[in-house]
Amino acid sequence: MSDLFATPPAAPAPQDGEPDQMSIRAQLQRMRPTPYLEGLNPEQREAVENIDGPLLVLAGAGTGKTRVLTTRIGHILATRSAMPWQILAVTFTNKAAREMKNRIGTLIGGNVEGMQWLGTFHSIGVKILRRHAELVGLKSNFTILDTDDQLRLMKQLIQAQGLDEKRWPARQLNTLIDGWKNRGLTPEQVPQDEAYYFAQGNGVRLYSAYQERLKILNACDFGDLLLECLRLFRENPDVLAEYHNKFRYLLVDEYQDTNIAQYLWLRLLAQGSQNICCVGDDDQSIYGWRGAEVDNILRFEEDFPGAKVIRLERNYRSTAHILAAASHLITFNEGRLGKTLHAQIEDDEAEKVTVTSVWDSEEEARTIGDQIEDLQRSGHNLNEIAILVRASFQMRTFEDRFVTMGLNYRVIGGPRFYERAEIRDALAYFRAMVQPADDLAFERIVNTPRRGLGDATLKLVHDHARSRGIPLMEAANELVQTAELKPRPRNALKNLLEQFTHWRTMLASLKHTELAEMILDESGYTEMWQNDKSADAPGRLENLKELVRSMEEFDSLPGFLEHIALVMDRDNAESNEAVSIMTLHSAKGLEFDSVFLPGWEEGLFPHQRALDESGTRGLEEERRLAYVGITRAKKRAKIYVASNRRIHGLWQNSVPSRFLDELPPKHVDVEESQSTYGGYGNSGIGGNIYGKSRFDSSDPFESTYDTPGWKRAKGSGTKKTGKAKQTRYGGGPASSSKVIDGELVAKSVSDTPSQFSQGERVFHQKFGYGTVISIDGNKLLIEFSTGQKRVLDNFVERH
DNA sequence: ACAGTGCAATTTTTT
DNA sequence: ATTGCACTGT
Repeated sequence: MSDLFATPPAAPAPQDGEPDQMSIRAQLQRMRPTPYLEGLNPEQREAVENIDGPLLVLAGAGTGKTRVLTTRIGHILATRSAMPWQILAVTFTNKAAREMKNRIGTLIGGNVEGMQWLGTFHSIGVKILRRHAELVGLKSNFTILDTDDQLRLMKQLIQAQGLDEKRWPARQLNTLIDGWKNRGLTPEQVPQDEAYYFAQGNGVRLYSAYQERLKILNACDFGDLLLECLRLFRENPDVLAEYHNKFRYLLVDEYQDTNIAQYLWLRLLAQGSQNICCVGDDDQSIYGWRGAEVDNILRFEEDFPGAKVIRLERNYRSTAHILAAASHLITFNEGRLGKTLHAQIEDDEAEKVTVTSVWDSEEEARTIGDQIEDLQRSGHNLNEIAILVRASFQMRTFEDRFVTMGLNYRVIGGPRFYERAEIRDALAYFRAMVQPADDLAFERIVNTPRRGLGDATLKLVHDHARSRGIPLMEAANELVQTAELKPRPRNALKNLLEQFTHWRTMLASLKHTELAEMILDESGYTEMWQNDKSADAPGRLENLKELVRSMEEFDSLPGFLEHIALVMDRDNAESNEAVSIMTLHSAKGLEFDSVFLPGWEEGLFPHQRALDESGTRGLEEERRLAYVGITRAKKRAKIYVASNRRIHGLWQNSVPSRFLDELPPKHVDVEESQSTYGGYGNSGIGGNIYGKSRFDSSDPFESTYDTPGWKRAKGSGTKKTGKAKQTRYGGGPASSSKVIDGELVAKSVSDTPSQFSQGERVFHQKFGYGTVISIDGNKLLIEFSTGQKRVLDNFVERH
């Protein structure tokens, strides 16, 4: 390994095609010996300088993870251990990639264009795949499908198999196949027993059928971008060797989020230099539900023999109270490598973490709104304030309240620009024009706007295409020459095809943005929305304009299409001051002075579904989510519990989250809600029928552990009792009297897929009593008096 | 071909 | 309560 230093890759004489080599060398020359290492703490410095061999950097929240990563790259460059294009640096999101690029730019003073292999897993996957497409049965101009396209394709396949789409939804098949792909499994590799998961043993059959269709369409889905790379490397050792040779250093961000396919991909590539550095935090792994394997990070030392592990535990972000709360909470997780954050910020005035009990979600929004106004009055910037929710339906209450208050807010996340229907329609037009063989694009827009080309006509085109083995557009072209179609649809179709031909002739002569506008206008698509009277039509037209505007940055239509296939996000640099509202998931990686954490109730947080579907594993992931939430706060973390919440239109009274009991009382203040109105006299919903609530006792943290349901839920209650403050939980009778112990908690922690058994008597809100006939995961087939129904198990209860 | 009706589900999200 | 969907009837 050390001979890398003995014989540095000898910056050769400048060659054509190696971008900006001279300028980078010149920049490096100008650098002082190691100014970039100053200001790093010893662990960070070790992580930066230790560039040979496998290294895992366990970087807790706020410990300077990105700084280490970028400085390390800077160091590799400065020591001439590798040239920019010999470094492979992967991230998960485009945002992270962009940020890293910027920071490296600042570090080395400018040009980072030489770093061609800094990007997301997927973008690097595409890059590799396009070079060797023919080796895996694709052409190098293959299209990349998104979820929408995938679903439509799968729906077709399910129909083709004569299966009932209601019973076997495409969505579910997609999840299944996606799961297999995440685990790096091709259809042949899917384990026997799993092959039967979908529609009585059709799972794998559909998977291979799907893959065959993709090949015919010359298309890949996101999973394939990695999976096909794996196949490429395995079947072509020479190709793999080429990349071994190329990549001297590998760096991976957010390693705890990698799935198995990504792990295999990395491992194959790392076999070359062995210089792989993964940075991550097992305590922040919150994407298990979409295939991330915490195990990857937990097993690092076995996977990469001789690996070093460096822990970054000095936190530069939060106050000691906040860190203590988060650290204590996370110790309740068992599957973790273990790390303790130490506060570097000293602040004797620091506020403790607060827990506030409120009556319902509206009081919650009111209280938080008022507190934000207070902060604002005392000079805090709204951009430094965030509300982090578990589920997006919680956002609405806050939006409603903030609109009434006139408080500026912004919702982060939500539907992405490029996923909106109007944008996808427009893109489908462009795709169908650029790639006449793109059947999915053609299908999408053939009758949008309405042209009178319905199912009947489409079926004829399909059949013709199928029998001739040609793309839909071509088949349509042939069909309109014949008399097989009725005059009306025939003309409509002929018109459309002629328009496409017309547009294609303009491709060379017209500027791509003008052509785009022309297509949208001439096709009648713009008109369709102009005539639409619904409230969001103007917004959609605005989006279409925005789309054309964003095309300006690219020099051709195909170039633009390639870009957006991978980069589904858009920079919205909103400059005005506003409170951010987002989910806990989308808050990862961000930080705010003040963080509000509403909805800490059993069933919502931890979410019932996480518990039901993944048991203890699910609970631990929820706990990590709580950890992520708290550690976003620099100065203030404020938690809220509502006694009542409306779920699916029904009012339910709720049990405070078990996570509250896992916070260290020493660092927490329990507060009364500021706005106490709203509680009194409202006993109709869940009056104090159970007598004294456990929150009437003196110490909430202690008392909750005495609840039988609590003990059952947790398995063991091993927390010490003697405690400090005599703080009251819910203060007024309004909030304290509504809590009913038990059931929800007790039943939440089950490791079994379904807690029901065959032949059992159950009750359903709507269908009444019934008997369980069969069980498929969490889906039950039940015989009711009105007939058999398929129901999710959380919709019925034992009887 | 399309509009209106009834039924079922409803965590988290990137590429 | 709301919403998105599949099916039915014109």
